[in-house]
Amino acid sequence: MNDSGQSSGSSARSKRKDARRNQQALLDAAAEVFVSSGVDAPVRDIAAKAGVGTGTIYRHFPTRADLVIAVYRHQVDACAEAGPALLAAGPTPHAALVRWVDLFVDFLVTKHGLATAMQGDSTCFGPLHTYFLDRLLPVCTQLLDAAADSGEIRSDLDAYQFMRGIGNLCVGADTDPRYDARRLVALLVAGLRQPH
Amino acid sequence: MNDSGQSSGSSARSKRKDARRNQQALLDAAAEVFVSSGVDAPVRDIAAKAGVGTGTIYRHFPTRADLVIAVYRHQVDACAEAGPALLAAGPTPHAALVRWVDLFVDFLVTKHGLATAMQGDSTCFGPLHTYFLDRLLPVCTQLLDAAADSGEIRSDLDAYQFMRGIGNLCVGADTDPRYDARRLVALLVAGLRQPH
DNA sequence: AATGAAACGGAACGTCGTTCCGATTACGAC
DNA sequence: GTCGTAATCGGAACGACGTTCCGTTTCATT
Repeated sequence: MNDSGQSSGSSARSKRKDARRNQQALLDAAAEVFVSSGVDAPVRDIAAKAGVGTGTIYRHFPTRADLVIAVYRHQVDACAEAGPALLAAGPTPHAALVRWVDLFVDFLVTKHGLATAMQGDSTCFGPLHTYFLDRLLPVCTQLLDAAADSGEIRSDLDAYQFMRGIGNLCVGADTDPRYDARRLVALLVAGLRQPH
Repeated sequence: MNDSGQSSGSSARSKRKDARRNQQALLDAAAEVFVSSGVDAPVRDIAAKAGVGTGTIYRHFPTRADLVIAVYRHQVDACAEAGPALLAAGPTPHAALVRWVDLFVDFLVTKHGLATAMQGDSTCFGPLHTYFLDRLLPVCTQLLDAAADSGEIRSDLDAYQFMRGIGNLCVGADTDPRYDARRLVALLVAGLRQPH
């Protein structure tokens, strides 16, 4: 098993100086553009902001989704690592679950259009979907199992469906002031509580 | 109240015979293509199936979304009309709400990609979103209010957020066998129950 | 300096929704 | 029947998108 998915050597010391410089410029530019124009911003805009040609993007990041992944990798990892920590710290598994979900929802809602991008498993964002799942599913499973074992929630919903549900509920939360994704996710979690 | 939004005179007796014929051919072709290739099917495919040029589509339906609306108008209307009926027939308002939600979810999940199309309020599907809301929001409000008045559910979630939540949960339900939108919607509704 | 490989940039491709416009057709007036 | 005209038609053309291609430039090595 290699360092799974390091898209085109994100950080592996490449031979040439310009290559490394451009890769970093691309990541910085993408981060900026994603904030100002959303994750759906045209590839050309990102290339322009980084001062490179479009071809350069695709040499470093095989597809649009890989660039998105590279930009948000740190935050996804942080979210993944927060799971066990919360479980160890929280008063109950359910409390930890709630807090972790808050973290995840905050992350999705904060990035314009990320939730939207993640579910449309069209040709374009498949890798994104996959990366999120690979990284977060085990954590979510652990939290869900713990809360189920302690009898706080029902145990008949797997983490995959739970996470997809949350992701879906976050769609459009950034563009519509009348829609409060956090609230609906809270409702979904409430529906998960053991009737007892 | 007029027949709000009759996109380009869907059924108003147009002057010319060929125009009427093409409009019907377009509706039939679109219905077929939507079933086989999803709501996202290229406009050109629909035009080809109907045996007309792409220009003809846009004379009858100003935008892609208007065609989608025209195809599903009957079913949306049926869903809207089922609301009061269920409320009158059901044992409790909550039961009526649950059944109506089932109806709505079935409708969304059955049409490939409809849910996905409805929330991406990009330039393209805005009208679709709007039509659904115009037609179904009053009905949903009525059901929600009735169930809240009878003390069965909490009253602090408006119909708009509720419907968006349901719509979002249905996204991708058709393409992913591991994802059961009906279940998650049921969980959401369960979370709505009054703690008492 | 010379050289070969790696990286560059932006033109070009295929797809999409949509617009445009010259050709065609139906229908009322004669 | 025929003719004029306005409505309708079909598909080429446009602009935006993600992605690919390839001639040119730049780097690291000698």
